[in-house]
Amino acid sequence: MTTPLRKDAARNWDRIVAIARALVDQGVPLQLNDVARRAGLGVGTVYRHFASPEALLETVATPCLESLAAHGEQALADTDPWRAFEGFLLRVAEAQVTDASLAPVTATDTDALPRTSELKESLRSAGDTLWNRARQAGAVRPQVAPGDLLPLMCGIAHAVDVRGGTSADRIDTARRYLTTLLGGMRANPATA
Amino acid sequence: MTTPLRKDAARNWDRIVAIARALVDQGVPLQLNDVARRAGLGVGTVYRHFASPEALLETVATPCLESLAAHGEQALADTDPWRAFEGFLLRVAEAQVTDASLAPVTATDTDALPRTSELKESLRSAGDTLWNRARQAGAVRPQVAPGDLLPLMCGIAHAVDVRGGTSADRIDTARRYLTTLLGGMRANPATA
Amino acid sequence: MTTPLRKDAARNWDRIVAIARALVDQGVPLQLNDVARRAGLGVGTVYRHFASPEALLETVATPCLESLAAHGEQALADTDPWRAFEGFLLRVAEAQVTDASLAPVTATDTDALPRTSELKESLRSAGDTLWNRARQAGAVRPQVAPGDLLPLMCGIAHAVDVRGGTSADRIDTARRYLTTLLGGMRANPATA
Amino acid sequence: MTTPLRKDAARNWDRIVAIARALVDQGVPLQLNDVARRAGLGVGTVYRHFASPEALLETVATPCLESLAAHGEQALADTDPWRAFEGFLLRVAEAQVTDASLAPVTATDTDALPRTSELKESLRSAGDTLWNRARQAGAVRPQVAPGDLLPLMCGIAHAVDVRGGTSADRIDTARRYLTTLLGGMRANPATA
DNA sequence: GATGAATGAGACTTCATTCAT
DNA sequence: GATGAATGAAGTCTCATTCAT
Repeated sequence: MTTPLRKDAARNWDRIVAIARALVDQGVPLQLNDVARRAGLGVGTVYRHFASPEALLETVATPCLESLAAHGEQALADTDPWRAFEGFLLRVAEAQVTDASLAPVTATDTDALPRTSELKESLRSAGDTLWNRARQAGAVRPQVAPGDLLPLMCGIAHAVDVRGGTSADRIDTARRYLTTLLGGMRANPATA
Repeated sequence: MTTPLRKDAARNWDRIVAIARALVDQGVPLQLNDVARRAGLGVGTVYRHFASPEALLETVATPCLESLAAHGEQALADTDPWRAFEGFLLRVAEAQVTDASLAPVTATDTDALPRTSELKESLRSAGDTLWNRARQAGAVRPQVAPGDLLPLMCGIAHAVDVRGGTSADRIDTARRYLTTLLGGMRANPATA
Repeated sequence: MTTPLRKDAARNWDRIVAIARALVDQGVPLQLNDVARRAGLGVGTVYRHFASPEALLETVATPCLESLAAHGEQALADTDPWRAFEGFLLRVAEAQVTDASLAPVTATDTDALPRTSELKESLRSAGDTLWNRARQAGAVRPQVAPGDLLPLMCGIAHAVDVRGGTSADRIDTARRYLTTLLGGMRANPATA
Repeated sequence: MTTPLRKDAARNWDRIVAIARALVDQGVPLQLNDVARRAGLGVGTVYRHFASPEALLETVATPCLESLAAHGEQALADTDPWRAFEGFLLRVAEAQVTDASLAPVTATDTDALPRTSELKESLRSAGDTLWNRARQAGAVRPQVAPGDLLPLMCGIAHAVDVRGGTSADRIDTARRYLTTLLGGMRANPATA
C-alpha cells in the first residue's frame, strides 16, 4: 500500500508522535512548530509527515481508536447483548476521559486522515450493531437511536471535563454518568 | 445601584449586544475588534462597555440565564418534586441547545461578570434544592449528586452539538437525551 | 491675577492634586483618566484643571520646588559660602530622592506650566549665585560650571534609582554620592 | 555552541540590528513592528530573531558592552591602581554618553539576554576589583563602595542628558563630571 | 462648569503555513 | 528528504484627548 518509510524518516515519525502524545497528555495544545522544536526537527519535516495539527492529533489518537474498534469487534461475540452493549460503551467512555486526544477527534465531523474516518465509522457501526442486538433482545428502549451513541459518549466526556476535579476522579465520574444514562436506556430495569 | 447609562451610551450598548447576539447565533466567535467594526464604533468604545470578549458573551447570555434562574425559583413552588426537578432540567437543556451563548458560559469556571456568577450560582442552588426534594421524596437515586447536574446539562448540549443535524432537530434531540438520562436517575420508574 | 476658583472647583482641584500626589508616591504613572476615576470626577473636569499629565505632575511637584527655591533664597544669607552651597545642594538631592514628582520635572526642558519654569529658573539662579560666591571665596574649583548643578543633582537621583535598595537607604545613598561629588568640587580639601 | 545562521538569516539579522542601531542613535524608541517595516521584513521575522524590544536593544548594545568588558580585563594588568581605576571609569562614562543603547541597558535590573547579564556582571566585577586594588593602595576613600560604581556612571550619563547641549559637548561634559566625582573619591589628592 | 462616552491610532504578539536552501 | 527562516494577517489591548450632553 504505502511505501515503507526510510529508516530515519520512520524514526522521525515516531519521535514526532511521541512528543505529540506527551503534549496532549499535559494538556498542551498541539502546534506543529512547537512539536518540531521539542523534537529537534525542522517544521518542514513535521509538515511532511503530518499535513496539519489535526492530522497529528488524529495520529496520536489512532492507537486508542483502534483498540476501541477492536473491542467493538470482540463484543459482537458476546452472547449477552446487554452486557456487550454496556461493556462497549463503558470502554468508550473510559477512553474518552483518559486520553485527551480522543475528545476533539471524536467530536468533529471532518477528519484529516482517512484512517480516522474508517475507525470512527467502525466504532459507529459496532455501536449500532450492539444496540440493535440489545434492542432485538428487548433490553433497550428505542428512545435513543444508534446514531446517538457516540455523541452521547462525547457528552459524557464533556460533562466530566466541566465537572472538573482531580484526574483520579474522572474515570469514576464517567462511570457514574454512563451508568445513569444506561439506566435510562435499559428496557427492564432491575426491579425484579 | 448602577447609574443609568446616558442615552447615547445606552444606544451603543444595545447595538453592541445586538451585534454580538447575532454573531453568536451564527456561530461566529466573538471578537471585540470585529464587533466594533460591525457596529461602526471605535474599539475603545466596545472595550469601555465590555472589558473582554468573555464579558460581552456573558452579557449576551444573561437574559437567558435570568430566565432560567427565574424558572428555578418558580419550580420550587411546585408540589410534585419530581415534576419540578424534571421541568427545571428540561428548561436548562432546551436553553443550552437553543442559545449558543450558554454553553461556553456555563462550561467555564471563571466568570468575567459578577452577575454571571450570581446567576450560575442561583441555577446551581435551584438544581440542588430540587434534587434534594426529589431525593427526599424518594424519587431519585443517589447515583448522581447535585453538583453533577449542570455538568450533565453541558454534556447533553455537547452531545447534541456533536450529533449535528438541523437546528430544528436540536430541541427534540436534547429532550430525548434528557429523558433518557432522567430515566436513569429516577428511583421508581412508573412501572408500578 | 487669576480669578479665584469657585468653591466647588477649588475642592475638585485639591482633590485631583491629592490623588495625583498619592499616585506619584506609589510610583504609579499619572494618567488623567485614572486620576479622574479615583477622584470620582469626570475626565473633562480633570482636563479643565490640568491640560496634560505633565501639567498635573508639575503641580504636584510645585510645593517641593517652592520650598527648595525658598531655601535657596535663605542660603544667600549664610555668611559661609561653602556651607551655603553645600547645604543647598544637599537639600536638592534629598528632595529628588524623596519626592518622585521631582525627577521628571527637573529633568525635562519643556515645562507645561509657567510657574514651573519660574521655579526651576529660580533654583538655577540660586545655585549659580551660591556657586559664584563659593568660587569667589576660593572654595570651589572651576571644574564644574554653574549650569551643571541641577543636571548633576538629577544625575545623583538617577544613580540612586539605578542602585535600587530600600527607600530607607535612598537618602543615605544620595548623601554619600553628593558628599563624594562635593569632595571633588571643593578647592581646599580638609587636609589641613 | 550556537549554530551559525544561514546566510539569508544572517543578512536579515544584520539588517535588523543596523536599523535598530540607527533608530537608537536618532533617539527613536525601538518598536519591533516599526523595525520590521523599515527593514522590509515581516514582523514575525523580527520576532524570530529578537523576542522583545529589549532583546534587540541589548543586542545593539552588546558590542559596546563587550569592548568595555575587554577594557576592564586589560585594566587589571595596569600596575598603577588609581590610573587603572580612573581609566576604566572614564571609558564607561564616555561610552554611556556616546552610545544611546547603553543607558537603558545598564540602568535596568532585568536583562532579556543572558549575554547581557554576563557582560554587565563582568563590568561590575572589573569595577569592583579595580576599586579594591585602588583601595588597598590607599588611593580611594571608602565613601563609595564597589556596588556604587555602575549606578554612578549611569548618573553621570543622565546628568549629561539633562544638561543637553550638542553631541560634541557630551563627551567633554561627561569627562568633567567624572573628573569631579573622582576628585571626591580619591584619598590623596595630588596636593602633596 | 462638569460630565464621561467615544475615539482610533498604534503597540505587542502569535501561529499556521510556505518555500528557498 | 530535511531544514528552519520568513511570512503577515489577525487578534489583543491601551491611552491621550475631544466633544456632545
